[in-house]
Amino acid sequence: MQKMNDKKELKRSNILNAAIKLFSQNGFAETKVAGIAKEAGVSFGTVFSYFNSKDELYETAILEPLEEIKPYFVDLETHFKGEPIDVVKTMIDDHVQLFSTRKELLFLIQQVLASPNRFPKLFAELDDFVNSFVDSIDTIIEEGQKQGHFYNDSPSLIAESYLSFINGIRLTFIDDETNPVWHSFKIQALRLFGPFSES
Amino acid sequence: MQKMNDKKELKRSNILNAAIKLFSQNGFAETKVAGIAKEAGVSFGTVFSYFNSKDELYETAILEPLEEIKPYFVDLETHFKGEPIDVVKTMIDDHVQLFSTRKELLFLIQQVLASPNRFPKLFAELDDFVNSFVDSIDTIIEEGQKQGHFYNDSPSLIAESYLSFINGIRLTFIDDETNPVWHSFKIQALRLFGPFSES
Amino acid sequence: MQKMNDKKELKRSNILNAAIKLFSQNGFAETKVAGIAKEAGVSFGTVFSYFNSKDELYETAILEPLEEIKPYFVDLETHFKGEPIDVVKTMIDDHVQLFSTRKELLFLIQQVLASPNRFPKLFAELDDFVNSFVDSIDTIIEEGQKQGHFYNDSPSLIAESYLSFINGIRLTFIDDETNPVWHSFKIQALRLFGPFSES
Amino acid sequence: MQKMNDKKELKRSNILNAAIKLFSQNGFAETKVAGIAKEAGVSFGTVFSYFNSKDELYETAILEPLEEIKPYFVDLETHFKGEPIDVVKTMIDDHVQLFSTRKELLFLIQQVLASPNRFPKLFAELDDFVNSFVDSIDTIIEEGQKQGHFYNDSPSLIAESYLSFINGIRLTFIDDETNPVWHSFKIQALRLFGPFSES
DNA sequence: GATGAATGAGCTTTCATTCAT
DNA sequence: TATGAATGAAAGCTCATTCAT
Repeated sequence: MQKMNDKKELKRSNILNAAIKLFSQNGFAETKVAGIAKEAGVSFGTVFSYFNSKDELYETAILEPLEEIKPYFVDLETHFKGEPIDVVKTMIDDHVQLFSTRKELLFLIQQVLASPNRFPKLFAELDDFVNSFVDSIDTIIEEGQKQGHFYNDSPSLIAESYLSFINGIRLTFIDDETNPVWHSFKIQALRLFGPFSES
Repeated sequence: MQKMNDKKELKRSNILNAAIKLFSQNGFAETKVAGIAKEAGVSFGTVFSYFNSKDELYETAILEPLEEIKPYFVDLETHFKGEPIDVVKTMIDDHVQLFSTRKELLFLIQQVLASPNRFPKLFAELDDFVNSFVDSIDTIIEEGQKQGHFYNDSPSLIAESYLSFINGIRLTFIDDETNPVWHSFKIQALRLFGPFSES
Repeated sequence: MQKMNDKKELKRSNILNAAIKLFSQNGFAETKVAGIAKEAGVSFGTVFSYFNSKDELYETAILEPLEEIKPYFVDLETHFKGEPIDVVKTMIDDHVQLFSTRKELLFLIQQVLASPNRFPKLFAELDDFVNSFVDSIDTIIEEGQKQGHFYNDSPSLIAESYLSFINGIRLTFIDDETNPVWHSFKIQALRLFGPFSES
Repeated sequence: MQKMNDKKELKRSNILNAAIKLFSQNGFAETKVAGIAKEAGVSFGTVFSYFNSKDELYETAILEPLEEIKPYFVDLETHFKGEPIDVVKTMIDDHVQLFSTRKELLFLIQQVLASPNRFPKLFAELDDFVNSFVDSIDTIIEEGQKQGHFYNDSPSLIAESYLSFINGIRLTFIDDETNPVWHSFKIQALRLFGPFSES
């Protein structure tokens, strides 16, 4: 019985991963359900016995992985401990790591953000996510400012510009995760917080 | 005869603007040719007498406006004069101005970059564009580094991180161009080049 | 221009007639839009440029012809003149004539009445139709009763039993309209109103 | 062993009753096997271990109950005893009783009669049924005519018009069996046989 | 040149039926 | 025997493209 559920879970997971891959490569409309089925190694109809519709599959393909990366973006204080400057450095390390390995998810997120009208529910969810992150990092930045390590501009500006930056690098560089260029960007990310010369 | 051509030009331009608007809002596949015709105030078939196919219309909707913004990204030395630091400041001013007013075009570019396989020709074109920019700004950065105003990292890294950043802010903030937030980002863009505290 | 509209009208009419024929023979679900297109001599997509959906086509295939036969069932006083007994005789003549020539429409009506839940809007429309008829004939029956020609039961009972009867004969006898059996039923219809021996 | 069979019989009966209910409400094509299984409280695949196909289930759902009502329509002499007029009166009583309580079956029969091409085997079976009834009642009518109680028209006409009538009332009035209107129709049914004023 | 009706390939989705457990 | 996940044929519907007017 347990074995049965495992098998089902595996199949569901295969479909979902195929969906993430193809949706991220080709976008929602240009991805055919038949293609996802083929990629997942299941029959056509099987996709619909795990997900009620193509729309639902798309939503799930975004929201489920989003949950996994949430800890790295919200409630930062509980996840990252230490001095503000170290928290930010560790966070950047983790984010770059995340963004270089979960590129597909990030492509999907970008698609949604680029078409707010097409997926309003998803868009709202992602928007919440962004706002939660900005709120969470605000206090850390403020503390860092008091210690004199960070620029004295509005914490929100710094938070948002950081977010824009990591979004942008994922967009601009589609190389695979082993590309060392990803890691060079860490120092640039840090420089949005304060003047850091050493790399 | 001239009047005739003007009229034709106008119609073509209407169609193209409608295409830019709708493609950028809804993506390629979700935009219907019928919708573009309606938005442009022309009949359905007329679209096809100006553009041979939906694909061609999409390409044109991206490549023609791209030509207009090219001067701001390639052959920077001929467009921007002065000390490196001033060149970069002016460039950032112009870019932010551009990115806040031509958001639709930038959404389109982003769509193409997000789906390299779907529009390979367009993707190559945009990739060239990026590379030209990075090449062009490299020398300016090198000069600025000699003068001690910029960070001493690889000029390409700086160039690419700047590009990622402005791409990212457009993606993250969908507010209209009058939103003052756009302008706050200028100082953050500058900080990718060197340590600048004053805003 | 007029010729154009005529042609369009003709095509629409071809589709509608094909729909009436096939829907009445095979029911809603078993009738394929492709079959209607073939029967009408138009391409598949054309059906959808005249009717938005299969459902709408079905509704139209019933409601438009229903309008044509309405005069024979509502506002009977304005349509049939004379003594009650003659009015009823003429009405029966007309109804039998109608029911023998418009059998297809009647099959459709029956399908709807047999599935009240499936086509609630249509069902309501047909129900109205029936009630209008019963109301309209009530006064005629009352007058005939005063003259001693009709049974003295509730006029509604007589009206409804007449309606049931003509519905039933159409259901029971699927022979073509030239079959003389249809006309034999006239006398039986009349006998629901009063005792009439002569045929 | 017997208990086992009882259990099986019960399950089969549950499925069949669910089928009758849903087929009669929604028609053949719009009724899903999954829905029947749910209504019957059995699992999806179980339906197919009792009936080989949806078609077979439909046929059984009609033909088995048809056997139960057959005694009321064929070999009338063995079932109804007495004077023709009393036989007819009793028959009408029984038929109205039957038609008011077995409405679902009658809806099914009507569906088949309305689509002769879709279920040719069933249609033939029901056609036989009708012809048997008409044959059987013919002699009773002839006798009644000799006694001067019935109209002197063709016995077949009278038989068929009676059948049409009871078919029609079931079609026209979908109220539940407790509705007294059903019983008012008895006198109208009788009037198709001869002039009967008293109700 | 402009129009929009006609076309049909291609898509998503449904659901009867099969079959391994 | 009972189950329900897997299958894929078949259907409705969309929409880019064509072409007669």
